[in-house]
Parts: sequence; C-alpha cells; structure tokens
Amino acid sequence: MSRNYIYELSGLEDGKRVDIAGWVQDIRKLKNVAFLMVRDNTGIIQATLKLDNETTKHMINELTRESVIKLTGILNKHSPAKGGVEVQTIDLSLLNRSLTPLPLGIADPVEADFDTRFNNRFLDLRKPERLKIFHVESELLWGIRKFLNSEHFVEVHTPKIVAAATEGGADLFGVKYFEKNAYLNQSPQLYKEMLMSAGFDRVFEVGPAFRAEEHNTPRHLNEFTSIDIEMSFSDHNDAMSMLERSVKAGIESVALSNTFRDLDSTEIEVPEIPFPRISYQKCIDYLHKNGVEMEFGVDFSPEQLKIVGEQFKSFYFITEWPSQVRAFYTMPKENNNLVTNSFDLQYRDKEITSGAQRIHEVDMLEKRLKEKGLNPADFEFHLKAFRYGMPPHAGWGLGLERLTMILLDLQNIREVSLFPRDRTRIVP
RNA sequence: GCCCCGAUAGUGUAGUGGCCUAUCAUACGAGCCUGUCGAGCUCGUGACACGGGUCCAAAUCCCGUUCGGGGCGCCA
Repeated sequence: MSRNYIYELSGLEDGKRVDIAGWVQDIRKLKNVAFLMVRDNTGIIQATLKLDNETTKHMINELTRESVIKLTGILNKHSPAKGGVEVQTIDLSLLNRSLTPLPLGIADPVEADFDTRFNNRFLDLRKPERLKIFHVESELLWGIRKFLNSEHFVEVHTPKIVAAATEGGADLFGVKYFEKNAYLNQSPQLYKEMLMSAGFDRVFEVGPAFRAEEHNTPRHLNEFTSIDIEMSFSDHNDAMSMLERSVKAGIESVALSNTFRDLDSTEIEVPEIPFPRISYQKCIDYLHKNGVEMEFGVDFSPEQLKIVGEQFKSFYFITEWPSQVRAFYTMPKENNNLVTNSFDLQYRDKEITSGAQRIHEVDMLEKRLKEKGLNPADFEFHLKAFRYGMPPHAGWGLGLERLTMILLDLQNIREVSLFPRDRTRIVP
C-alpha cells in the first residue's frame, strides 16, 4: 500500500496526486461538500469531498469518526483551510468502519477521566499529544543507548524470573515455576554484579523491574522500565559522571530529533553538566536552617524533598547517604562508616536514579547482609562470584518513565506507561 | 496498610429530602445549510454503581459492597 505521510504533504508541490491513509478524526458535512479531518501518526490534514453523486453521498453517510480510510486526491496548497494545505479527494475507500459512539472522544472538547482513558487506552493513545510522549521516550532511550555504546558498554539481558528474594526491602511478586516457587525480579542488580566478576567490564540493561509494593502515588508503578549500568574498576564518582553524560545525551537526542514532526513541539532544554552535588548531611542542614525537622538515618519525606529541591532548578545529585537507607551491597565511605559512596539523581523533588560504588570484598558483603537482617546462605549464588576475583565496581539504575515524565512535565507516571501496572490495574 | 474524597446518558458535568417526568455541554441519530475548520441551526435518543435501611416522600440521609481519585506510608 503506497502512501504519503501527512507531515510530508506540505513539502510536496501543488497539484500533485497523493495517497493518504489514516483515521477520520472529524467529519463536517455540508450540502454539496464534505470535509474530513484525516489523521495518521504524523499529523492531520483536511480532505474535501464533492457531494455530487449518490455513491459519494451514501459513503459519507456511512462514515463514522475514527473509521480507517484510504484516499487518493490532488494536493491543494492554496486552500482556505488552516495551514493552507488540503487534499481534493478523487477516490475514497473505507478500510474499516468504527462503531459509534466512541467510548472516549478523540476530537471532543471534553477530557475523559483517568480510568476511562486507561480502560480505552488504544483510543486514548490516538491523541497526538499522547503519541508524542512515547516518541520522546523512544528518542530519549536511543540517545542513552548510543551514548553507552560509544562508551563501550555491552547491552545485556538478565533473567526476570528469579529464585529468591534478591535484596530484601522491596516485596516481590511470586510466580509458579513448574514445581518451584519463583519471583519476578525487582532489579538486575545482582546479575549485573556477577557480570563484573565475569569480566564484562561495562554492561547496561534496559528492562522491566517489578515491585510488589502497595504504593498508590503519581510516581510509582509496579512494573517499570529500568536502565541499569554497571562498570568495573570504577567508583561512585565515575558512575555519576557516566550518569550525567547519559542523561544529557538522551535529552540532546530528543531535542535534536524530528520526532515531533508537525506535532506541537515542547521546549526541551538540554541540561548543563556536571550536575551539582549536595551531600545528604548538607540537605539535613538546609532543612534545619529552614526550620524543618529531619534526623540522620532516614529517607526524606516528599515534603522535605520539595524543600531540598528548591535550591536547584533542574538535575542534582544527593550523595553520601547513610548506610541505614541503602542496600547491603553499597560501599561504605572510607574513614566514615556512617555514610556510603552512594548517590541519587534528583530533578527538583523527584528521584530518578539511585546508584553507588558497590562492595567488592566478600567478607564485608557478608557482614553487611547480616547487618541488614538477611541470610548470606540465601545469597550464595551471588557471593560465589565475589570469591574468585571481583573487580571494584559501581553502577546505577535509572527509571525511564520518571525521566520522560520530567522532560515533558507530566504529573502522573501512568501517562508515560502505555499500559500501566499500578496497585489495582492489570487490564488492559 | 492508613487518612480524606467520589460514583448521575457514550464522554464530562449540574443537582444537599418534595419544585427531578433529572441540568448543561459534547458525542450519537434524523434534517437544514455551496467551504467548514471548536462550523451553525432545528428535532430526537440516551443516565442516578450495587444491596439493604430511615422517611408520607431518597439522585440527595444512614449502613454495607464494588469500583475509582487525592494524600501519606511502604519503596536499590
């Protein structure tokens, strides 16, 4: 089926014969002429249709909004239509008729509720502003992938079905695995580290992470996409540098892309690097200075994070987190065991990435496991990799949805998930 | 898991005990209009989440259920 994409029509010459295909977003029927607003994934254009015979009249009466059509016509670049470009229809064929009324309107001025939108997500996604979100996300990821590739990272795929509670902390979803009980992995952390022992030097993975947490917030999903890296012979500073350059590369890729075509393009601001660093302790000091209570050794509340974030206009790192709030594998700071060589990447009050230098000495790792109330025996498959030559290493995990959300200034993470999995939704 | 709030046509809403035979917009259907562009105009179809209770009378008050929203907590 040869066809012209709608966004390219304005670049073609007047009077040219064109074939377009897409959805009929709106139909305006007058006595002798009808106007169809035809949309494909690149844009929308008006097609005119002379109602000068019974066949055409009948066809127009049969047409419904959101039906799929194909039409051949002559490009008119001197049209009184908005944008000055329209197509004079010569031949119209209905490829698939839509039922009426629609469960949610595409062209209607009334916006549907969240629940209605996600119950009819395939329709909701037909709106150009929704489609745009996923184009941006794709472009962002391509930018990061290309950058990591240029830094000699190998893209890997680790198992999502795992045997044991991997890290403590987050709850896992259980699955039946033949005669055994298994779980959906909450992060590729342990596998990435084993690959450091395996000599991969630098790996990254883009994949789903599952968290069986009963949270109900605009910034959590129970299944989200995590971009994870791990790098050998590196510390937390190397990892932070790699992170800020990855984020910049991703955003640059969005800014330079032609993703938007003729859709409304958003102002994408490429951030300056290096991002500012502020230690956990300095954040507490800042809160105290502003009359807000906060004790050492706990995570920030959303309210506290909002205050901390006021100091920065975009991305910044919070470093040196206390070991109480970090995972067992996080490397303690030399000369100060209360804090760790760890960091979070924040955007104002939102956490996007968590990372750290990892412990590479097995004795220390076992000690930390016990301190966290975990049983080293459960981690034997993992600890083994540390006994035969594990290089020092560091890494991070970045929430793709969260980064996209920030870039587009969206208020709910579900907007950035095609089919979000939250506390109650598993369909569609 | 805790607290707060909500559920009315396909969609989004108004309606705080009788004036509800339920408002408005949009969608949908029929028609009018020689070019619309948030088209316009006329007519029409279409709804009180479910179960129980209070009351002469319930969309409206009470209880429960289901579903949803917001905030918090939980959360490498």
